[in-house]
Amino acid sequence: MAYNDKHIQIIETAEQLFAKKGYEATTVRDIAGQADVNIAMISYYFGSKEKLLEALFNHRLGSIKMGVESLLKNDFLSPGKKVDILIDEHIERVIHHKGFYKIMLCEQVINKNPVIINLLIEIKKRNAELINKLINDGQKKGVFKKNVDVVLLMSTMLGTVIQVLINQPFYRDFNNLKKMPAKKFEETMQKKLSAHVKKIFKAILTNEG
Amino acid sequence: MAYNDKHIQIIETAEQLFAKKGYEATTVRDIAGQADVNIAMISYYFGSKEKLLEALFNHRLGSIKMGVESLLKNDFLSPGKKVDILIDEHIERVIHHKGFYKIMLCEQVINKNPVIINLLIEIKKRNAELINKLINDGQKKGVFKKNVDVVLLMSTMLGTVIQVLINQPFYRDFNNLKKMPAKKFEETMQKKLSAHVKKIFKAILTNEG
Amino acid sequence: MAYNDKHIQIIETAEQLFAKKGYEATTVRDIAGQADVNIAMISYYFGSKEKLLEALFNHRLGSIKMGVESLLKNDFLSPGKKVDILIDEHIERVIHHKGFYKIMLCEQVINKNPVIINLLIEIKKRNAELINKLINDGQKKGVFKKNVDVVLLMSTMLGTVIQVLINQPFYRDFNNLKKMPAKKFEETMQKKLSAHVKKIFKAILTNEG
Amino acid sequence: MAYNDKHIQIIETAEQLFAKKGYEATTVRDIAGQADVNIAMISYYFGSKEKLLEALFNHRLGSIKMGVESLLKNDFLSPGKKVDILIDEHIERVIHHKGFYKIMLCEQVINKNPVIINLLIEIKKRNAELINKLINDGQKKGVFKKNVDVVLLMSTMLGTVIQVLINQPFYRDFNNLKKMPAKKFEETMQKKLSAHVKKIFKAILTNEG
DNA sequence: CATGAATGAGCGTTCATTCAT
DNA sequence: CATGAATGAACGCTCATTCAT
Repeated sequence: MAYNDKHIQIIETAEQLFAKKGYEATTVRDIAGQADVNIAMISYYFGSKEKLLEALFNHRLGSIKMGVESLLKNDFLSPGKKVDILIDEHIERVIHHKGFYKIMLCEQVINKNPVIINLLIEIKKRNAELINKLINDGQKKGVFKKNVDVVLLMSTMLGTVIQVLINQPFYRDFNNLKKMPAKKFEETMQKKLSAHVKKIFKAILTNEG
Repeated sequence: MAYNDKHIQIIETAEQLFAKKGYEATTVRDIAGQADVNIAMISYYFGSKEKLLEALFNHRLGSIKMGVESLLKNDFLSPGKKVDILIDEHIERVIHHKGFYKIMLCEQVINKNPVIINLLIEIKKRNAELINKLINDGQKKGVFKKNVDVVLLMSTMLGTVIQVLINQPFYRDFNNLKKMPAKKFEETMQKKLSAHVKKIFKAILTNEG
Repeated sequence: MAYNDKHIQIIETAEQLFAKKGYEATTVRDIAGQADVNIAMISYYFGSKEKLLEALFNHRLGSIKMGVESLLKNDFLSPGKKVDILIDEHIERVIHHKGFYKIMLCEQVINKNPVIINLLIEIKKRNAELINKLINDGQKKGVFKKNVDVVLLMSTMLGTVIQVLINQPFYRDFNNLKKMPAKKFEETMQKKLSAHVKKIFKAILTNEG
Repeated sequence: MAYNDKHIQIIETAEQLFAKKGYEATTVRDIAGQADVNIAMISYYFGSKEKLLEALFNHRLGSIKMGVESLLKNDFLSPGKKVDILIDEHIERVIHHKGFYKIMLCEQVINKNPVIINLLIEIKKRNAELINKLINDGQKKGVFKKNVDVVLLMSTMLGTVIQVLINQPFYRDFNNLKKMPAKKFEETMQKKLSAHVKKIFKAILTNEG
């Protein structure tokens, strides 16, 4: 299904509101009001509020998954480098699509809509398989250790990144960085997070310190 | 505030339902029905549905935080051992209070109720300070490295554990463990997770492989 | 199920409006407004608008069917007399419950709600059986002819009476009775209708002129 | 107003749906969908949903009334024969236009649209006058009795026939005719009904048994 | 003459909460 | 301290209709 400009406008307004107030607490009137469209448009375009949520998932997951496959096929990068890129791209995506990742987190927890559940399972499976290949490649080349639990490793990456996102205000407060400009803080945060996750992956995957 | 048996009954029924369907999608009729009390009781006992959520947080956070302080004061355990215990206790808690941790995760994301936000910030601060002390202690004893980012480390622990909890069905599917009995699977999972997080902490905190 | 005063109030207001505007064109707001109750009461008391319609049928059909059985058992009346009473009682009922008979007519035509369909089928069957017995009794006593089609006979009674009800304004107009007071007209009408239907039944059932 | 093929197509689709679900419960989307025309066409062609209903009445009533006048003028048929033909033609029409007669019945009951009300009153008046003439003719010729109430007589014919139509499934059930093929049943039904109504008219109009 | 896109109004229903008892 | 009855507000959604093209 292709979405036109107005579809996108509604989807992205919904994304903002779902992320801020949660799916259930967001009313179609909220969305219509903020997107500056008629209330009836949501049902007219998407069929229902729930289908709008599904459309949001289709929209974002569709644009998110691109690019992962190409990394794997690249023959000039070492497995270790590829893992680093994988991590950085993930962090980039989460920061760029904060709102969507928050919604996705909650929807995974609440687990209600079967369409979305299946979408997420599929994505997870695909990601796990790709990372598995990448690790297998590294193992064959002798740079990665044997016996790596891919799902645990993924959980650490996903979990750490989203947790940092959620805890950002707290992080700032705890480390006395309230005065740092928002932009600067975000950049610092991103660098630190990137280094942190890479370090963990190195520890799990290689024999280096 | 002290809760009597009926309070607790309502709170814990609410916990189950909030975890399964989300706070907003759970109705006071659901809760009253399942807890086998009159609908009016929820407003009567707690003031409102939202106050019930706050009561749930008070109830669980109160019982959860106990025991962390005592660990820190213990003079017979090495900092490394203390970290291991900290990790295992956290995993234990999350597994034992799955439902509540799911609710807490979503509430952190949605960020609406100021009472709960403050409660959570306070908990995080306390936890971060305790772990900070623990790490400082290890640093003074020369067993932990300098320059450890406590919040990042905490985020990894919290994030990994909750992510594994959420991904449990997927983990089972991906690793072809569908036939393993639920109990056996949970135990295996817990051991692997524990070892995984400990390994990460060792890598971040010490110079060992 | 027992209905209290407020139930009855709502049911009878609904009856008026359904008869005047039709079921679909009547809104719960109409009913609530005219019955002077809160809108939510309709769902609260009856579950839904449709269940309210079912409640109306239960209410009226329950009160209507009484008395027919007793007529049959009466040993002092001749079959011919019983038929006359049956006719008069039916006319009386239709006039007294004009609104309900109109609703019933339309619901039979539209045929949607299975609960109501079954209710009506049951009533028809019971009525047809009772009249059948009455006719059989007359046949045994030699006062009624053989080979009477009960359903056709019933259809003539029901059809004629309801048609007259519907055509009342036209009847008045056609017979230049516009000036006659409403009450007088109704009485005249009823008498003529009664004589008319009785004459038809006599013609079908007996050998008299 | 003249209707083209598409007009007719829409009108007759609407007729089917109005008969099945009722006017209010039928949506213009239903009609447009089933008639395979654009939704906007209904308003565009007819002005509104209500005007479409009016168009349906114009369409059917126009085609139905033809032929009644000619019968009256016929000099070769006896008044009795004419009445028989009148009855048969009415039964034929109702069976052939089941759907429309159902709609007409409900619209008479609900009484909302003044255009339709007037249309129906006019038809009734014309029919009553024609039948009146026919009866007067028979009275002059001495074959019909004096003091016949035309409206009551008409009500019996119209009421009986429509009631039989409505009760057809019940009739079949009650007389254990479930196994009879639909076509055969309809024919039998029609013959019986015709004989039944003719008998009634004979009883009312003449002195014969 | 025809239509896809769009809309204001209002639909039946559900919600958390209140209140008299 | 406890509760059945009741309610105002708001929910998601559908309706017949309109209008630019």
